[in-house]
Amino acid sequence: MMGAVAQTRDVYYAVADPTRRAIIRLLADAEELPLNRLTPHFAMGRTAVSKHLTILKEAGLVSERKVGRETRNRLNPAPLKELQDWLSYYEIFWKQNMVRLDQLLKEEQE
Amino acid sequence: MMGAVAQTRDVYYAVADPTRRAIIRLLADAEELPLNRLTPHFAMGRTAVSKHLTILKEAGLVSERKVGRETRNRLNPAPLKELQDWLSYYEIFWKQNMVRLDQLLKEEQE
DNA sequence: TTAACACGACACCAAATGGTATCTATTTTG
DNA sequence: CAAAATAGATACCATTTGGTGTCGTGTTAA
Repeated sequence: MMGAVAQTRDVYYAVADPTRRAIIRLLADAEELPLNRLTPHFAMGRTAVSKHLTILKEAGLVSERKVGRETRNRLNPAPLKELQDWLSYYEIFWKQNMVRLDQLLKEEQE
Repeated sequence: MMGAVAQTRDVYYAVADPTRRAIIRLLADAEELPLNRLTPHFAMGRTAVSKHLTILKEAGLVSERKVGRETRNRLNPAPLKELQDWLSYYEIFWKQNMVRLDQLLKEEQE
């Protein structure tokens, strides 16, 4: 059984913290990591990292699997799609904006 | 001149709050809005909305322009690109993940 | 079987967050 | 000019956040 949690937490909130983004990145690159292999990457104690992991689990971004005495954590990137969808609404906007910026730069050179 | 601010604030943080996301949406759809036209959309006082606007400005997501006694606010979606870039790293993952999830479901049925 | 390890669960704390009400400055309107 | 509108600034408050240390429980290794 995989330790999936009910998605209690907002994905936007989960991703807002730089430590949590770093955890996401580490898990993306390492496939599966227990807490005690994550902790050394940060300037904080085991408990703090564990709390961040819990928040990521509540957002559905991390699932856990117990192997012996360790709990291996794995990234589940699916909830990030919500972010992607939200962004897609504004994607068109900033492309427009890039054109506008381009024009401004050209005008300045004249 | 446009009231752009130094981008003191994290874009991830700015976007984490639902009220601020709603403001972004309203500005995207209305081009330009003063505080007293934004406020009625929310179940909170003018001061609270004003504070959220300040945070959005600090993140570079909103620029202001004074017209008479009102300050008109405009969306600047450019900083959202940082979010988009961050996400792009995981975009591939969740497409892969759909396949992996499929495999997991098959393994469980055995 | 006992010692060390991994980690969740608490209790605790300072600082940040998200809201309020109030005061002040500026600009418009009657 | 006086009064109303718009909004920034500030003081204040409850709650949340992000960290700490400690304890208890299950798991592996000597």
